[in-house]
Amino acid sequence: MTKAFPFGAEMNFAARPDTQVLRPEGNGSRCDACQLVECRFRGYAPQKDAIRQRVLTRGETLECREGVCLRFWVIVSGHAATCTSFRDGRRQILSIEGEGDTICGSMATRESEQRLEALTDCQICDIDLSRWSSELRENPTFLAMSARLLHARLVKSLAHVSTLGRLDSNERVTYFLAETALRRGDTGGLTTLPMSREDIADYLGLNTDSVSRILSRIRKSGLFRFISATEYTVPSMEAVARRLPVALPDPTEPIYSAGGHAS
Amino acid sequence: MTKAFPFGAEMNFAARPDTQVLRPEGNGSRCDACQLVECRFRGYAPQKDAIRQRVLTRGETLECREGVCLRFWVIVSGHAATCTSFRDGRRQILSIEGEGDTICGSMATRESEQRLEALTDCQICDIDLSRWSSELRENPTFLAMSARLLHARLVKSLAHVSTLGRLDSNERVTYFLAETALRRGDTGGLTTLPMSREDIADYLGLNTDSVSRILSRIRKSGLFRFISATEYTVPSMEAVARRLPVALPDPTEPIYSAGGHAS
DNA sequence: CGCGTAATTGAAGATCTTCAATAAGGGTGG
DNA sequence: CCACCCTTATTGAAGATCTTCAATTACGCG
Repeated sequence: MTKAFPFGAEMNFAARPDTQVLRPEGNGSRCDACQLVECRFRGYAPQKDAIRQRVLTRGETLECREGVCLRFWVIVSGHAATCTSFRDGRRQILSIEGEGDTICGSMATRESEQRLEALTDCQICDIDLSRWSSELRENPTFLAMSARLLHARLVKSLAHVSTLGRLDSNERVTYFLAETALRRGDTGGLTTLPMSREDIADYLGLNTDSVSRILSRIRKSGLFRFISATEYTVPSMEAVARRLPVALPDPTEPIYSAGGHAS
Repeated sequence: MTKAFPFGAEMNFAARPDTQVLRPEGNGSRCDACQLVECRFRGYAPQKDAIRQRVLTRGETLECREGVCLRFWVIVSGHAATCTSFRDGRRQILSIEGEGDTICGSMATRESEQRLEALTDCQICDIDLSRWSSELRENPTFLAMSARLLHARLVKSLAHVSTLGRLDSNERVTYFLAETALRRGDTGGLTTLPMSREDIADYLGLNTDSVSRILSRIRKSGLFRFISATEYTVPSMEAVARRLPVALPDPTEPIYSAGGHAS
């Protein structure tokens, strides 16, 4: 299982020493800019003005422009989504980003622009390293980190393809609720959805009414227990797993990932 | 548009100097192992036995094992697909790979294994660099190439998510035919599908009968002109574009990509 | 020519969406 | 604290889309 990994870290699915994690009680030193512990980008920006704090309120967006590859956004708090829109207004959420997740500015898809959209109010650390491109492209540690980011993001995206291609609507919502609970449910067992029904629909390739209808059905089945429209608990994750044809994600993965380790 | 790119190449959407391309008439030297010109991996394998030629016949597979990150497969000829299967047998094709495309061994999704499956008979160059991991993880050129591969693959995967999430079956098939024609249609205008109806269905998240039915409808509409079940021409790419809510891919991109440039 | 696989097609059924109406919250001002 | 308004969520019914099942038909290969 633990084999040599080209990007500077050993493959290890339990320990994630190089992962950026928000640790309010942690004893490591904090990033001056964003207060995240073990920030990936600390040290790569010699000048302070390369890092800016931004606050997005729900619905606000940041455009991902093509060609800007040394621009990174780190979610400090709140939740956001990367998404595209078609000419006729259809929207697809490509990934959901939470605390500690890193988005690279240039991931535009096809000719349609891609953007980062705040699902809740959120605080974002905006890091522009383009001034140091000549140094960074020779820096194995930075390159390895970039590759790890891309790799984690790719793994997520491929899982999303499977979900959209081969799970029916009921399975998609069930998987989504389980995934969210595993990745960001607190230890008390309560999970809070950081997004509206419309957002869930746009993430899962469904429409708002269908999501609502399926959630009602799931609620009645008892598979998930809802305290409110956005808060729920999972009585038995085993029961959930039995209803799905795919394995549930590893709970040691970071929140909604894409910020995680190598594989 | 052309800005600094961290992974060792400038952003440039027209020229792709570092892309591995099969050039039968090319005057560059060929890779000893696979006969591809400008092979990405030439020079990284000091010992010859690290590179093996493999021949897969249609339907044969190579398993992508987790934890093996320095194992690469390059398609020398033919077409293959990366895919996953669920417990109950449902299959999803994640990407289609053609001449020159590079697959990294460790891209397994969730707990379900991912594999490379030959869509047609194909010849594959199997490169195992794990013995040189300590050198390679310090090598900026190699790391930058890895990042470019991952990035190109990620862009493809995100486009696939949009397709599966927000295009209806008719649009998916239309987009697929246009994409295939743009990426691998010869100059004479004839395009040959390298895969069965079932493969198309598993790529587009549909079923075989639906694909067949939609193709018949498209055939009658005249949007594509079929010579046989697998060969067709595109009378007007503009007419195709008008039927789709998304832009068609750039024809300068490499075949089914994932082998391409940075963004 | 004959056989086996792949592709096509129609009809029935399941699933998902659309449309419209209603209910539930959340925030604001009085 | 309550009334009001606006947004979001829910739900039923009808319609569109996609799948399933079964029956042909076409094609490739000895």
